[in-house]
Amino acid sequence: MTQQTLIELLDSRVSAALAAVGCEGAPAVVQVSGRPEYGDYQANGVMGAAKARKMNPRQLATEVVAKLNLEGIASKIEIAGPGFINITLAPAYLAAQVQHALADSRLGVPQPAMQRVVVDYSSPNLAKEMHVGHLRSTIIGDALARVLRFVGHDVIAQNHVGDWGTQFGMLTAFLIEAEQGGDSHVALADLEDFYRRAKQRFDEDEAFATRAREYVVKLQGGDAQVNVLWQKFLDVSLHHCEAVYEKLGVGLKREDVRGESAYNPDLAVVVKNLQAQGLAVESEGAQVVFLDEFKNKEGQAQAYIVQKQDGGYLYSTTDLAAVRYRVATLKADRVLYVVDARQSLHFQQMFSVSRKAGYAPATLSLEHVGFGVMLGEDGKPFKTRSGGTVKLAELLAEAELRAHALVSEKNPDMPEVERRVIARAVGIGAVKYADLSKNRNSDYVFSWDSMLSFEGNTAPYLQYAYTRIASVFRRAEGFDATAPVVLGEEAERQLALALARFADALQSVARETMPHFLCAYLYELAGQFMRFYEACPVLKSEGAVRASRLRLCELTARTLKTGLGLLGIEVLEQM
RNA sequence: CUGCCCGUAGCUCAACUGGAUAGAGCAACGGCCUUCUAAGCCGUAGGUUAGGGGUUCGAUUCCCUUCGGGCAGGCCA
Repeated sequence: MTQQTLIELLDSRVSAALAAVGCEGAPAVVQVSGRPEYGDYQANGVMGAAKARKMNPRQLATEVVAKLNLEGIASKIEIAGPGFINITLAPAYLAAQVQHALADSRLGVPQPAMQRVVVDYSSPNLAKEMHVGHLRSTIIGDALARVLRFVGHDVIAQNHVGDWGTQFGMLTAFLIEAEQGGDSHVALADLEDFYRRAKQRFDEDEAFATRAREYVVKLQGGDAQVNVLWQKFLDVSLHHCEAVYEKLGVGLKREDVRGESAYNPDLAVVVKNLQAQGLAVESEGAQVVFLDEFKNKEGQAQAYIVQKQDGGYLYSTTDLAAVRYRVATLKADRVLYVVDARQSLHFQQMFSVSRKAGYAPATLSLEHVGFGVMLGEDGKPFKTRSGGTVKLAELLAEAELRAHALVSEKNPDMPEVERRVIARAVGIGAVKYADLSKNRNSDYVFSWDSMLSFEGNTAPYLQYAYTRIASVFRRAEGFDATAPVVLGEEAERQLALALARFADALQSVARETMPHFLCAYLYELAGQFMRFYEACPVLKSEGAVRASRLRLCELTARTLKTGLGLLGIEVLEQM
């Protein structure tokens, strides 16, 4: 039935009307109205079209409206101000949309042309334990992957873990000592501590440092014994990551891991290829690609180093090899790099080289999905009281602890088992939602109090809205699950309208890679539901009205559950 | 020096290819529970969108400039 989202539908109709009055190609500019008196949607394109053709905008708007076919869709079309077209949707149309969504497992979300999208996210350094610096990439990337997948794209998650580099020589050298001492299992239990002790040995013991350097060479040379140790270390580290993913409700699996080391065989090939194309040249002993579009301090073309003086490769080379893999093997149409905004320049340069070298065809979209840093409530980078990095596992444990205290306060009589389940969903949900609900471009202030205040635009508010509906259905007993939806009250119409906007919210998230659009949508939906809930008794109403309201409740619940699920946040039947 | 990001209510944040009177939450104040979970709803108050120019029917949004904050810029990632 619906192959377009609401905005797409209105846009195409207004565009057709514009074309019918001689304004082919003029953008309709349909968007949600800013205020209730301007209807549900407004088309702003007439003013621009009139200007371009030196016409009177009001006059043109009148002509467009005369040709505008919204039969069965709109109940009111008005011209206002200098040439706005305000559209109010018909209750019967919205009711039909609700019924259509209810009948569809995908809630009526239309499928766009499918793309294969590679989402590169989380990508922790396996030498150390995951810390708060990995949180944003992990949950933003996971949310984007889920949304893109739901919308209908073929998503390939890539966990570009740091599993290569000189530090692994030190770690494997230390591991062999631990194995000889028979306490490797214990030593590896705390990766952070393991790293610290290895580093200490490295700094204090010259013989160990020398051995560590030899191990790097052995590792790179494919030495079997060192390789086994290295693999063992990676396995332990990945298990730790997986425990964090499990706790976070992040869908990354072992098969999504494709670390830096996976590209080793292609690094020399990439450099040779860049040289052959005349892109890479020697400079100060290193192999570099000069990029005119980026200037260095002297105003000269900036050098993008692909091979060091000593012959070693860098992440720049690895990333180029990864582009080749993602194009040639994964057949990607679009690649998203969910990485710290501080690496913005690196990605611009890397994308530029990829294009010039022909690794990235013009049809491939390469996007750096950057994000700001996490700040403490003092506005400074988020650290422990003593100034250390905060382990992700510890942060999540604290979230559950704090949520548990709040749940216990609200529900002292609830069994402990249930309180734990709720604390987990609420605590983890609060941490994730607090992050996802903000524009990822800016730094954000991490505040336990505001994310767990359970008021406003927070995960608990949305989870609570869901439990209210769950409660209604627990008490509903008999009702007609196929009853028609009838929108009598304004609160019902507003709720239906909010429900009908779900597809547009998802499309904008998929297009702009902005998870906070979905959060804003869900908050709006939950707010509309709360208003409906206050204004329109469900169980105490009767007959067709009761049945219709239950259907609205059902779709609201499913939309909240699906939407929160796409953010990686669980819902609860009770809280 | 150059480039990128940011600056919106006391605080945390929105504002969808430039749209109408810049919106929420917290904090403050005032209402609403013998009726489906009050972790809720309704209302009041709070703004020179850092400052100044420009583009136009219209600018938080685009351009220039100043100030302030963050980050990046040849062998870490």
